[in-house]
Amino acid sequence: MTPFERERLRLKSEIFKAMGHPIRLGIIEFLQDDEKCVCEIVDHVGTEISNVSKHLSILKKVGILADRRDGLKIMYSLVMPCALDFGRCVENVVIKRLENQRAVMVA
Amino acid sequence: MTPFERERLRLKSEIFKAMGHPIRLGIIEFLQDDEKCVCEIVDHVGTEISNVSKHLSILKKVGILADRRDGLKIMYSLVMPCALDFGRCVENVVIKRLENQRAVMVA
DNA sequence: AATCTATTTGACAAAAGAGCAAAATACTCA
DNA sequence: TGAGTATTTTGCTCTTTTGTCAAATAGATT
Repeated sequence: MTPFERERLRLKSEIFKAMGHPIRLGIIEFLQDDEKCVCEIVDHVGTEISNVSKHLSILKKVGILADRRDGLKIMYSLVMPCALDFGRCVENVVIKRLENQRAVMVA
Repeated sequence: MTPFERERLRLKSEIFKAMGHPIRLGIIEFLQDDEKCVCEIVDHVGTEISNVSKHLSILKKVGILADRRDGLKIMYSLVMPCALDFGRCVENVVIKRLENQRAVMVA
């Protein structure tokens, strides 16, 4: 494996890693249609502001989100929409599993 | 957010988390066309066998890979091909960044 | 300029993840 | 059955990530 290959994999994996947390994934989905301010995001995911802020900065650093100021608020938006595409792909797998889990619980 | 939602996000993020490591991403790409034994994978990624084995088990646990025995060897294969699809989506972003990096280095 | 609001940053403790080497398994095949 | 091979598991250490609280910042508004 060449150093270029290695670097390519590293960069790519950073993006997946950023998506590899339930709160961050929730944020990405929440932003799928339009931008939201931090306060709205906090309400949606239901955890400490400072925690949300850190998750936002992780997503911003890898280029999944971008932010801009609007008056007193900072608005975040999705700038890597393909994050949603592959989200959907995984979705089917996950839904199937959840159904199985439910089936087991009911049985 | 409902508990079902939470669980859905958790499961989904597990899959991304599993892909969020350069070695594991390298393994997924290496398996894109056909199954390989652990020894071949070790040669390809270039790290300790025991380390590769752990990465393989992580990928297997979330359902990205499956394994089967063939004589003395254990063969691993990709059973979540959409992992490659969203890999490709991220690819463009990453390649662009690498080009920029290179441009900066040359400049 | 002072104040107020929204957000980010820092410091910390706890938990999770990574890599290595040695020991243990799970098989196959003679 | 017994030796041999391929792989997994374990124990360990080191590093990274996470969440929380308090303190700091950025900029808007008065």
